[in-house]
Amino acid sequence: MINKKTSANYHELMEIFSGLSQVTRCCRQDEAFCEGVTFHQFMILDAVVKHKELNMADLHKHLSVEKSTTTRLVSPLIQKKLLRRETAPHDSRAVKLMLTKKGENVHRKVWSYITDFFRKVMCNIPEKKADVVLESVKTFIEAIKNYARECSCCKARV
Amino acid sequence: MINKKTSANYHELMEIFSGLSQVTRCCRQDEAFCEGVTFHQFMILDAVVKHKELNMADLHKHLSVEKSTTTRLVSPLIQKKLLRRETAPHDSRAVKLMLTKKGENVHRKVWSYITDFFRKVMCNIPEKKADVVLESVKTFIEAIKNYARECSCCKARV
DNA sequence: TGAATATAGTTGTATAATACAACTATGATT
DNA sequence: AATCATAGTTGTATTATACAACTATATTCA
Repeated sequence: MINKKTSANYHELMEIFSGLSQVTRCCRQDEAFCEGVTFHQFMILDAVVKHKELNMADLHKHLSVEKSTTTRLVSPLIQKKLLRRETAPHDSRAVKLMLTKKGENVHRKVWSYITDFFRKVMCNIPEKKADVVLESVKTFIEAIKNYARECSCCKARV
Repeated sequence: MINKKTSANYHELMEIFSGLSQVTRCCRQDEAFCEGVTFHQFMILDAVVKHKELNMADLHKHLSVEKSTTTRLVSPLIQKKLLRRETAPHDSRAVKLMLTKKGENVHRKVWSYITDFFRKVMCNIPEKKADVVLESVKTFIEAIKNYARECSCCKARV
């Protein structure tokens, strides 16, 4: 049933989605964050750090992109020698991704750059509200992901 | 000062930013939402609806993109005859954008499609929490925009 | 066991979004 | 009037991206 309140919410949601579109452009894929690494590329490095034995299939789930895109997102990181590839132990079709020494260093530096970015963002949120805000944003993201899974509009990529 | 809590927050924030990157891909620019219009294109139609006399400069602020990109995002909408251009009344360099009749119809249809999408997303959030969640997400977006303005990393585009 | 099927990943190809620089045309300032 | 600023477009290049077709390995089942 549509009442005034829901209808206002829809306009609010439109603003929110526009806002998200604006701010995610801010951590744009192609804008190098630090050490020549973009936010999206850092996501890959970080996923490898956090999951040790990561193969491409895990990664394209994590990034919500097509498998071919995963290959192409990984390849510049291989070329820069931040990541290296090995055949996965129990499946010789699969590829295991690992950080090189250089990759570890870069990951560390970019992470400290990013935490600084996070810190500065959080400065703009009253400390008392911070917890609630982060929880809420997570809830919101989950709600969208749930919907995406149901409707399969994103081909189960999320 | 870095304590355990802040550090945990940083990992939480990393998850959040990854999540945002995933879900915004879900309303991908190039995935037609409805009536052959993408979410991003709808944002343009909607901005024109909401602001009546919109020129390109307003629009590239609204979309947080470079002015040349604005031109190119608008042009398919002109071609599809959803928007039309007129010279702005008090400045003949500027262009005033307006919806055509067809544009109004398409806007209406896509809006109803989008509100349906919003409704389904909100189904995944407990009704009691909904207000807090939306407020919080807005706070979060504003925090990022504030930071972006300060640091000018986004060239004042946000 | 061997054929059929499924899965992991890569490459070919095409498209969309995007930025930056250079440009045109108009407006504002001094 | 000359200079500077602003609105918008176009040239050019890059990146992200998907889909389809492919190779190579695994799994299943008859």
